[in-house]
Amino acid sequence: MDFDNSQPIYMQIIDEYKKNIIRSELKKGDKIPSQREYAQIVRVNPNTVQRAYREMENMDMVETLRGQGTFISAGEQMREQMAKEMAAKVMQHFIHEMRSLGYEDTMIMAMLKCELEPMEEGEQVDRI
Amino acid sequence: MDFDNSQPIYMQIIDEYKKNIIRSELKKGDKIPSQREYAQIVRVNPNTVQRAYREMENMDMVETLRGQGTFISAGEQMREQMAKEMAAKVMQHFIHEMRSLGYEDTMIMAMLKCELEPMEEGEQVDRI
Amino acid sequence: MDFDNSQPIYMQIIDEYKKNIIRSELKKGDKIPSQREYAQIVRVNPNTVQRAYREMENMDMVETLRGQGTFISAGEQMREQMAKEMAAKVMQHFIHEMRSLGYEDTMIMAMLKCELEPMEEGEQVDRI
Amino acid sequence: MDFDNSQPIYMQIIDEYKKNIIRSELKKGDKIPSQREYAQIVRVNPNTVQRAYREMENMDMVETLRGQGTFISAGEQMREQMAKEMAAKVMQHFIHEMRSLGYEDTMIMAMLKCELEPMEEGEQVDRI
DNA sequence: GTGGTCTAGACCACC
DNA sequence: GTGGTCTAGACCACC
Repeated sequence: MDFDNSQPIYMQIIDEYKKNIIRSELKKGDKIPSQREYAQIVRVNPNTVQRAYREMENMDMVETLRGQGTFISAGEQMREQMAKEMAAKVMQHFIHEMRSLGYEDTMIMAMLKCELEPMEEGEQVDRI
Repeated sequence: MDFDNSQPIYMQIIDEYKKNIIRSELKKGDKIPSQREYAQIVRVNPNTVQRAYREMENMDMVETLRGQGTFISAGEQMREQMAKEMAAKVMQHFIHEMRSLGYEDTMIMAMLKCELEPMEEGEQVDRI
Repeated sequence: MDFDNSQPIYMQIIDEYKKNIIRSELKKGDKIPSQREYAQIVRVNPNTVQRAYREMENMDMVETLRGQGTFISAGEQMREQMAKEMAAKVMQHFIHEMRSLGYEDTMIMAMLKCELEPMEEGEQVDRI
Repeated sequence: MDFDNSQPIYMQIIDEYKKNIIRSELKKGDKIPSQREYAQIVRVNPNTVQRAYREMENMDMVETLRGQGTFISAGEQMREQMAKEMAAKVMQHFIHEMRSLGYEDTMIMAMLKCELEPMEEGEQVDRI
């Protein structure tokens, strides 16, 4: 994993786990790497990982058992909620960037539509 | 400026200039910092800046006049083209992220619409 | 302030603030010492104070404004809730200690009554 | 053992022995560690242990036989008296804490009663 | 000045 | 081995 400077590393770690849960690559009960392991893998200080894990515990994403490890505790309901939150975040960022490029909302909609539905029956687009 | 690890720094420098031109913060004829100045400001290796400036010159974004400095050479037409390119890039990135969160295209459209047009037909908000 | 080994220092800091709020010595809007000041006063590492302050912020006991300081945000409702929680904690600790001294519940009640209502009209206690 | 700063360490050592006697974990005639041993175990200055042992001897809690060691000398009667003293101490501390949380005596009684007798007259819980 | 993040490294408790 | 706490000290962003 690489981290950027857009937000704190511990938040990026959390977001990474959120994505994994959303994609169902991690499910309730799965064990995640120990703080030390994870710290070595992503080349980050163990304290930073600990903060990420602690905050995940606070929001009931994971459960930690002392001496045993840390486990995903988020179920299907939480998975859906996280998906909505992440989507909202991604979408707002997208809108912000498009607007800062000078596009108005109607134009943004049109461009996305064009990108997602390149050809519908009877339509002819991009013909000069 | 902060750089991330998603693409080479010289490309990020170019994108930064593109955004400035797109937002009309930089216009044809404006002088931009010398390579040395720029390298000092953003704390980057001068060679990296040189590569960015060279590529910008190759695509006629800027023009270097010996002994005078580097100037924006992109006009209105190029500005629009760059805007389209950047928008396409942003949009593809957005689509990719939404899909990786498990959303299908129709859902993405719906959510964006919902975000951009909070109210439909007959709505009267914030009048007065 | 002195800390004991019964629980982590950061929790003892939080409890101290809780007590101050419960006793209305600190009210909504009051500024509390900066993390560095508090760390110097109680002779503790600033990071430990920061953790306490951060957790207080997470439970909406305080509000922190970057560059300005940290302020009590707990209102009357929260004050009452905290009082109940602290009381429950104190009481359970008391019961545990009394039981470990070999006293049964009825005896504990009787002793407390004796201590709190040393003499009611017409009563004669401790007269052999 | 951990010591706190609420009172001198030698008193805390004495209280620890008192609790052990009260709980009948130590009985008349039992040998207790030598001062040196005890000092090593709890990592305390031998002088501090000496003071504790001396005071315990003064109040006839223990008896030291030269060349043989130190032995509990408190019998059943003393055990009961110590229990009363410790209980009084614990209770006063409890009352003080509850009052400092703003609770009046009648309220303290009521809350304790509620905690100790969760159900009253006619209740039938957990039968079967 | 304020709070926020991060590293490095120690020591502890539980398993 | 696991997670939890704490110190020391650096550097950053906002005011």
